[in-house]
Amino acid sequence: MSPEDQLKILKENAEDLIEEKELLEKLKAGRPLRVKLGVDPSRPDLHLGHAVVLRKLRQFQDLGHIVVLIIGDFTARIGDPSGRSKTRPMLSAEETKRNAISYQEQAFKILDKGKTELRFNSEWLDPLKFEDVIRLTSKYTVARMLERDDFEKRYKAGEPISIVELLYPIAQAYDSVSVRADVEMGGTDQKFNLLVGRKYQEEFGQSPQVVLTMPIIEGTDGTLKMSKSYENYIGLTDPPDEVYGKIMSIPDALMFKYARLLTNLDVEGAKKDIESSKLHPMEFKKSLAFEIVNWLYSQEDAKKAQDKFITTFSKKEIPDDIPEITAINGIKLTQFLKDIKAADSTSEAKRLITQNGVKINQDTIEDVMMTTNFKDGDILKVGKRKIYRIILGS
RNA sequence: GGAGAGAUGCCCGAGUGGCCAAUGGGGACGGACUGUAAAUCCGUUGGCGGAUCGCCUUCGAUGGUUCAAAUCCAUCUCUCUCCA
Repeated sequence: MSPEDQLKILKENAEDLIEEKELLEKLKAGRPLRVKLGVDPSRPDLHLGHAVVLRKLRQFQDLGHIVVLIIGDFTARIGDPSGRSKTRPMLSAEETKRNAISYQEQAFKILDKGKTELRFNSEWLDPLKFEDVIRLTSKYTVARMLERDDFEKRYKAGEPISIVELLYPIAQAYDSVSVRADVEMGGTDQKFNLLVGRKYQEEFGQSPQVVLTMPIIEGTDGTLKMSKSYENYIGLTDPPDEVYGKIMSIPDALMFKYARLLTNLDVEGAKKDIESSKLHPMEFKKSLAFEIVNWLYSQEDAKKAQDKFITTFSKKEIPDDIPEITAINGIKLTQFLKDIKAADSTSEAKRLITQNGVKINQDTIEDVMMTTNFKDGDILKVGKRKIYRIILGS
């Protein structure tokens, strides 16, 4: 494909492309580009937010380029000492390794394994001597570091910034130097770090990497960015039903963004049809949910998830495919709900009952003190989403 | 090195001796309604107990004062600001 056509595909949906001209130049050289993505193995659970970037990387691969996936094992080992931040716990070598493997497995749901070069940054960061580190830091100033958005904000707000944090962008930049990255990708929140990489590559006599960032998507709550720590994420390994349901629970306003960044659906067409009432917003969201499950799993799984969703929530019926659970009669229902993890505590079970959230075969339970008295095959419903079929045990 | 501010429930943030299991917001959960686990509205949100009552644990940590402490005192840990 011609460099111009490639460029067109690659810049689609991108937030920043610095510099477009440079990317075109690199494409024109005709060799496979080395496209870098650095990942933090302390958080091995990938979600749709990561998928946005991974999809773009996949496009690079499909155009014949190489993805260099860097596992930040060195960085993870150091951790983040800035007290409150739980985002970067210190990890042992084994944990890091385990996480790295899990990370790869998830990433290869999207990436082409054959065109991925996997590296660990301890490879080049471990051998550095303190002298080398100081040399590296001497090429950057505090003022320039503080240009980074979140540093600036935290500094002004009087929140702590650990010196280690100032070093991370430099470490990441040195990664770029070490793997001779042509392009580095990330979310827009990574823009600053990626730019530091350019500066360092120049210092080391390399041509600066092209920085390509993708939009950050908001999580299921609709406002905060998708992140594990906000519990608003849709994980790549979430089961199909869950993925489908979570997509259905995103605010309508967000569904076009998801569709644009995560599927090949015709977003503009759908928008028009919804405005002219030819297409129901819910129908579009359903096809979005379907597409995403289809992509992460299979068409069959997507179909199943969709059917289950419709019976459970649209028709409010009991789907066929529900988990079975063994029950014993004669114990307190609250205790039972806790045992089967339908509630975290007895108090919560009690609350659910009080709030009319527990049903057995369509009958709402009102007695908090009730003792279990199931019949084989009874349907137990707890809240909106938890449905079980009772199997009587002895 | 000096001066000052602060640490509260999942998160943010009130509370400066009893009425505090602790206002409010966010999140989460439940219900109603619906077009969906959208939106909106209402409610719940430490744990345990045969329970509209009682018990236990919680306000950075450890001791202390008091009939009574998140609130007062001491020591400690951590964070921030200003000055040097």
